[in-house]
Amino acid sequence: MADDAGRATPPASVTGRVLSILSVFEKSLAPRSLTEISAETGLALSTTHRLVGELEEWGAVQRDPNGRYQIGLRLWELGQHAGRQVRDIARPLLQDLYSLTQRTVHIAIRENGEALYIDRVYGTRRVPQASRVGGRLPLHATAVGKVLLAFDEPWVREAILAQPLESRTPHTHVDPVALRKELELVLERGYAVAIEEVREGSASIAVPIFQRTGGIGAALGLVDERGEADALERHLPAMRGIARRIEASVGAFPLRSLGIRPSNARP
Amino acid sequence: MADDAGRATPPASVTGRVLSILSVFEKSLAPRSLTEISAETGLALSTTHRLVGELEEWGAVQRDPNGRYQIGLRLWELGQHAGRQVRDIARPLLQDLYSLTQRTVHIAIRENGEALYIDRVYGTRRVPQASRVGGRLPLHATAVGKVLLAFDEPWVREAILAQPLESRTPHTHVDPVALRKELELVLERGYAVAIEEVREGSASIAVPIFQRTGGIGAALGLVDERGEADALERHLPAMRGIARRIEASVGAFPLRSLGIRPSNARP
DNA sequence: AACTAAGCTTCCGCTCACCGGAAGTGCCGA
DNA sequence: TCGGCACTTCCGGTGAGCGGAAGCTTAGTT
Repeated sequence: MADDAGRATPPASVTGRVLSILSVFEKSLAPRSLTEISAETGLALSTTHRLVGELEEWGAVQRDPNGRYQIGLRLWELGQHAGRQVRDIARPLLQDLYSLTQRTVHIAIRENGEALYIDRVYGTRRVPQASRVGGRLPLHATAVGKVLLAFDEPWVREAILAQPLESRTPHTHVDPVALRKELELVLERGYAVAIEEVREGSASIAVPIFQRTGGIGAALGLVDERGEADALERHLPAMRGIARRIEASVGAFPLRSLGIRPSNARP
Repeated sequence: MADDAGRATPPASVTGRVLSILSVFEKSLAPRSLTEISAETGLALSTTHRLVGELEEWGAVQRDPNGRYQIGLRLWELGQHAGRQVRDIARPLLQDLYSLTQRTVHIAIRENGEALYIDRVYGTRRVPQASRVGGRLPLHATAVGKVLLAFDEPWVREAILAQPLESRTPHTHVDPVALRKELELVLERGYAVAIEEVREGSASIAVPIFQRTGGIGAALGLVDERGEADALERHLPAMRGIARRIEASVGAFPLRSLGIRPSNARP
């Protein structure tokens, strides 16, 4: 199911082996030694050495002063291309929402049963943070996740609710029946709230961003401290205004496939 | 010298071929058809088909509704790991600078003779923009670039000045002698200015960010319209304050190798 | 509706790039 | 000085990968 359980089964194809090396760095951002990479992928040391060497030469990975490997800058640059259109459009609007509210704001999409955070604007004010750009969190434990679930098609919602729901804090809602009811309320009210459900001390609220083609595309969220949880709703008008503007700017192309250009747009 | 000139010379190793496919998307963010990828890499169509297929299955590339390929979300996620520490530290401080000045701010490092923009904060105010996150611009034509050159070691500066200097607008400074003099002034004053040198209508100013280990690590820049060029200097105190705070937060580890952790920090 | 063409997908046998065991190198700490 | 660990280099056997060619699918044309 997972790519590799962290041991054994080195992929048969060279491409697969190369990708399995990159996958090592998905698990944690800690730099790895050659031996560690070799162990985690199950590849022979000499093979690892050669492949990693090629990756380094290209710039996909780079070495720190101790000779350990980490994802390289070139890969970061390349990755910026993915979903660039959407982020370029959304960013200044997130910025406006931040300026208005002085609260951390973020935008997330659903990706395979998890909420994927595609951008985030925040200042130096210390608020317990759970999300990070490029990171994932459970759909059922975040405000953005609940919005993404509530407004998606029923079979998606049911598929998620059918799985065991991970409990991140004592406050995480893990009962499928109660959660289904909560999602109905989200659908009715047009927003979701999560209070300390992924991280102690942190509360958040989210509203949907719809696609022109219909259906939900993303969710716009705002984070505050637990103490401010009761006052989260006062930000709703601003959030909805920004969500509408993002919808208008994003226009026709699908958020869910993130910035991939639509049909060969006739010039 | 260059990776491939866009034709011929398919790399001998499979790894190289895979990377040359990814390189295709560095040239422009436009989605490509299989045939285009095949042509640009010089790989046989059937080979391209197989390799791209594996890349797609893993999530390194993805297809849009027309079947064209583009960099995939998984690579974007992975790329977020590179330099994450530095961006996580700098971001809220850039945000503060933006809040203070209401001007686009960005941070760049030198990477092989170009300025690489590693982060950027901006609102909806329409200012002609040249830089983008993950993008590169010539060192000699930007304020951040001039700072990066002026404060780097002399041999670096001379190496850049020895090359032919590209003219991006009629205002770009391309005379090496005059530029050397300008850089001396930058070193003396502690900041650099560029007015419409990469993009008409846009002016910018930048200050250095030093590393604890000594030497310049990055440059902090601020963008405004040409009309405001004379008033750029008034932002200097705020910029210098933020630069100092970034230096303090970044601490000991090298900016130039971007967020790679220092020695196996003894716990 | 029949025809054309361009782009994509699948197939398969030959061959050369890749694999990995083993030997070599360099660095540390004892 | 020595042993141990991590990395690097070497090299011959072999199976993964290559690419020509044949089929398939879609869109455009008469």
